[in-house]
Amino acid sequence: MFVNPPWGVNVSEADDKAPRRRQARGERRITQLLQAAAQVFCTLGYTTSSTNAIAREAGVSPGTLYQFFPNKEAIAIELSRRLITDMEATHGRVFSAHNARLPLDEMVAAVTDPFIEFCHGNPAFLALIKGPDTPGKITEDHDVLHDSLRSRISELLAVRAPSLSVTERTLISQMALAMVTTGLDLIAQHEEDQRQLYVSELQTMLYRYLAPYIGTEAVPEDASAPA
Amino acid sequence: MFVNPPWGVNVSEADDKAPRRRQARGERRITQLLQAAAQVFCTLGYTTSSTNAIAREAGVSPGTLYQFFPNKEAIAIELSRRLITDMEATHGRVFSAHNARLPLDEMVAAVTDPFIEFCHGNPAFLALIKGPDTPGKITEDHDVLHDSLRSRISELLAVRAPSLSVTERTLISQMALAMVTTGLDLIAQHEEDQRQLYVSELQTMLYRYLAPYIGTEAVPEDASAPA
Amino acid sequence: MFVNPPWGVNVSEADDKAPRRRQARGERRITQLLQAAAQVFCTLGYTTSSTNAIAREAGVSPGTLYQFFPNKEAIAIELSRRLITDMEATHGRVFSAHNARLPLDEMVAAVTDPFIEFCHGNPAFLALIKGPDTPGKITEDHDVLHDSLRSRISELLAVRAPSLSVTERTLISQMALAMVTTGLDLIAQHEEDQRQLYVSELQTMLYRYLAPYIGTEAVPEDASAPA
Amino acid sequence: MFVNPPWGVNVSEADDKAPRRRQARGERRITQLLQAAAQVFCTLGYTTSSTNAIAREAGVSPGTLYQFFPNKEAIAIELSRRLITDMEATHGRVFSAHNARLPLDEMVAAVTDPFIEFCHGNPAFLALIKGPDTPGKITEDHDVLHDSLRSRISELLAVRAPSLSVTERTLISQMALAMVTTGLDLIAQHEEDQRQLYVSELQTMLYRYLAPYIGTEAVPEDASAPA
DNA sequence: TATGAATGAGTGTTCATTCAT
DNA sequence: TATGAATGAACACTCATTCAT
Repeated sequence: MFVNPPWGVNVSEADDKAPRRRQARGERRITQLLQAAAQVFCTLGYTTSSTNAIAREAGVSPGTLYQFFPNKEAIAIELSRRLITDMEATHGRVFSAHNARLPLDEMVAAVTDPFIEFCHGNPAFLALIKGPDTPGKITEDHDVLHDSLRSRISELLAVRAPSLSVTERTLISQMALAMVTTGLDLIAQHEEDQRQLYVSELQTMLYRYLAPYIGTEAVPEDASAPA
Repeated sequence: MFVNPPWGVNVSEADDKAPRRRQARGERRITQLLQAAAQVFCTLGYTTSSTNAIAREAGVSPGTLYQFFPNKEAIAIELSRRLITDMEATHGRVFSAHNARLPLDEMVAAVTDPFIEFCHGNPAFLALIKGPDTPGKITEDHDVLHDSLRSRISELLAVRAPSLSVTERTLISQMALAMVTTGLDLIAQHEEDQRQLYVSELQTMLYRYLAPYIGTEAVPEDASAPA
Repeated sequence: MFVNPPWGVNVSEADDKAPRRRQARGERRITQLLQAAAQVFCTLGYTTSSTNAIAREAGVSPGTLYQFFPNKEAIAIELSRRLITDMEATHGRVFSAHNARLPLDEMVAAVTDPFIEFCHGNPAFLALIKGPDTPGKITEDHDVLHDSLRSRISELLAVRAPSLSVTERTLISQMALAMVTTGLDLIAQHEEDQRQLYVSELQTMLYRYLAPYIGTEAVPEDASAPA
Repeated sequence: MFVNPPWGVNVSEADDKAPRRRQARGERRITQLLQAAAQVFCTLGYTTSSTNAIAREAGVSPGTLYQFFPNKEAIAIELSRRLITDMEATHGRVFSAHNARLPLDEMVAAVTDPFIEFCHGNPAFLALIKGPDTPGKITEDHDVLHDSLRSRISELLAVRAPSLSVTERTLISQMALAMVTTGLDLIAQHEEDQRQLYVSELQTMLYRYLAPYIGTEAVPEDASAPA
């Protein structure tokens, strides 16, 4: 899962316990740091968060942080990866072929509901999707999260509407993801009582936008095998 | 021209010139500083921009900047105000009742086209609409811009579909503005050749979202006074 | 009264009105600036006060301030001078020979009471006697005020106890003035209800300190003309 | 030695040395910074002293200073604490019950002599007792020093004159401390040859002020246990 | 592995003072 | 006279990062 884990990847089962314990400790530290980072990111925003603040939040010295991550961005990247993993683990395969074949309104709900719920429980997710406010400088961490989600949406479209070209799917999925991201922000900005209103509106928006592209009806499994 | 000059009461016409020229210099400095700020904001993003960087860009000492603006936010606010004014001046009353009555596709184009064009020419506009990435801390400058645009959209809706309640209009205009904002971001992120694709897609999205709310047909002036 | 009044000193009666009016205007400006300075000094303390703040308080531009005073210290000096003048004008010749001949307790009261009262009405006075907290750098303004008061006290002692040498009088008056200054500070720091307590204590202190030096009895005018 | 190290639980004795050495370095830096602060405070006065100047004097970057002290006041507070400790360590229990029972002239000397001597060796002490010249804004650091000394004087009075009420002791000790403070200032302002003159005069003043309150005779240990 | 001290350029902001108008 | 724009060094304080231990 790690890009360049500094303490070796191919540790065989035969190795003695010490390294494994060391590795386990490292793993714990990383988790601890990422949790702290999530907390700080969603409180302060990405740009405003400082590595020192993250270390402090984690109850760890700055030096320790830099033993696991080369810089702030690396933290964001790894956090993004884990958040995606968590989301899928928590909510099953949200972007499943099964969901792709539901009637459009159900499909939209099936995808957005767990997504929104997850964001509610992991506010750092939103901070990361939005990324830094620095234009142009689209950072890698933002890309990881963004591309991962966009390609999943694109696959969903592919399942449901195989006739769409890759180019079309890219465009549509990009727009759809942008809508969702923006919608999440709007939802998060409002109080609990207003929130459901924005959730519905976001789903309405998605429905209307997608309907002409991918139809509103459920799609049978053997849709490609006509009579 | 002075607001309330506490000193000097009997200012003759002759004495008037010097102050006016002095004030003119200040006015020029303000413009210059705002241009520099626009440049810096759209290069670095709002959060990352520093007052010193703005002063440097303007070729002026930090102290000079603070003679005209009490802090960074004040710069953003004034810049926002001027950008809105400029946009309307440049493109006529974009959010006009006339536009509100056009067929929906034309209305969407009539509003978004100049808007997009303006953003292209004033990239700082986008940086300001997006605001800082600090969550919660919605700053006044962002609000000025955001509210100003949102209420204009709301009025557009009111003209076209008087039956909508204020609450509905608020919700719809909020969503629509969010979509436009996001769309602009997407457009800006792509190269010239891809850009038109995203422009069209943004307009499609708006059209589909709004159609069920405000109809696709042109609305005659005397719509409310039927036979 | 001014050290170097920039607009000429020897304006004869024969001169036409314009200069005199100009002079009067300058006088008004100076008064206005000094009032502002007093306000700012006693709110912020001498060190913390800024010339810009004084100009702002006076409703005048910084440039104007510098037309009348070359720097912050000059303001303090002139303010000191005027405050001494005001005090004496308000309370008659406090340090009078008559007072010097009263019984000691009455003399102490006769001198300190108006002094305390004056400080109460002109809190800047205290700020100026205390001077900046910069050690060593005893500034001229502080000296003006300090020396003026100290020499008056010394004269008082001379009248009452002609046998004291100049050296003795200098030492004693220095100590006495220091006590008074400190006492005033203490008085000012306490609320109205506690204040009288400290006033009495200050007077007690002075009485006990001075009694062995200058006696407690009233001194007749012809004290030097023995039987 | 660590207060609550959240990281690392099983720190063996062997692991202990490194941190202790590290901490020792920090301790040394703190001392160094406080020495620099003392130097700067007594040269420039509290208000005028800047954290950057202190860091510079200590030959250290500003960042380093802020790793040990959150702001200027914290430096002053810690310096005050250490100066009090030093004084007592150097001169034994100056404010001891033993001293309180000496004949008044000896008591005054026993207390003021080491005090004056200490101030001579640590001129920052004076700068800190005087505090900033900003009125009202009595800062904590000043209070620490002031209260510490005043309560010690008050205890001295309590031992010598148990019949005095707390209120009386508060008033008297406040006045006495003020006198001493002012006296120290006066002493410091004069050259070596004049200095003894002012020392004597300060002691005289204290003697005369206190005599009626606490008597001039020595007070036997068993004063409260009559025959 | 983990520490925490160290850095130094950077932040937003203020100030006494000057000067063209 | 009076203005207010202009300065630039200074301020208190922060930050991502490095490094000896």
